[in-house]
Amino acid sequence: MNANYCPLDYTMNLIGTKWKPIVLFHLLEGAERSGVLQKKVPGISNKMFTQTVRELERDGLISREIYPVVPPKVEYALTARGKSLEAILKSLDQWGLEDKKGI
Amino acid sequence: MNANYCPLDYTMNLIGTKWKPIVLFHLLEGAERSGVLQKKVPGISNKMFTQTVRELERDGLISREIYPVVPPKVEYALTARGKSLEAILKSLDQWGLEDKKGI
DNA sequence: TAACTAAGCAACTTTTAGGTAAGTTATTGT
DNA sequence: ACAATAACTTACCTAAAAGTTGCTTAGTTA
Repeated sequence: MNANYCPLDYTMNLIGTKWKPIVLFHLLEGAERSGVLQKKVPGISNKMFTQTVRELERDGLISREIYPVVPPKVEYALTARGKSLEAILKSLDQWGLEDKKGI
Repeated sequence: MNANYCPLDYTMNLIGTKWKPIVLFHLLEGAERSGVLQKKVPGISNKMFTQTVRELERDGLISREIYPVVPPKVEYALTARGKSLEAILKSLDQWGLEDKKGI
């Protein structure tokens, strides 16, 4: 009962996982090839990376472009919807930076 | 390996759960008695509410004041550190509001 | 004296998130 | 012929998050 009763909850359901914000954050600088993006997220397993980008794509936050070459080449990029999270992602990052100082 | 390799990750470790942002959000308006606060978070179980406020208190984001009366009375409020999340919490809420429109 | 109250603890179960290891694909370089 | 490559997928497993139920406390009111 009562899922998404408030917008904040809705937002968290979209990006509130361990890896999603980090993946989105690293795409702020521009499109990335799959393997390169994954290496920017240290500690993520192959499975979780795939699962994370699948869901982000399904929710329209990132796009996925496949180049029909061998070996495969896939690029991910933020959609307009994904880019609209830029300020929030940077705020979260900035807040962490500031907060650490105060410990 | 590699926990908290970036500030965003650090932030998510502090507030990146299903309930924490919502509880913090509802405290933006001021201190609340435990039961009242809990009712503002529909769907949360008693256990998760207690666990959530315990962790937020442990991390210094909220304070807990106990009044030695019967039946018990407990009030929660944001600390300065918790208040510093105000802009982010409102941004997340606002983003959800805007994003829903576009669906 | 028994019910009621607000807060929250404890034991237990279920659900979800996340990790590991192996296999698949089609071409290119050796 | 065969290893190497990038980007997966699948099956299986563990760990963490969340839910459920029942209990405790001690004064107040019926």
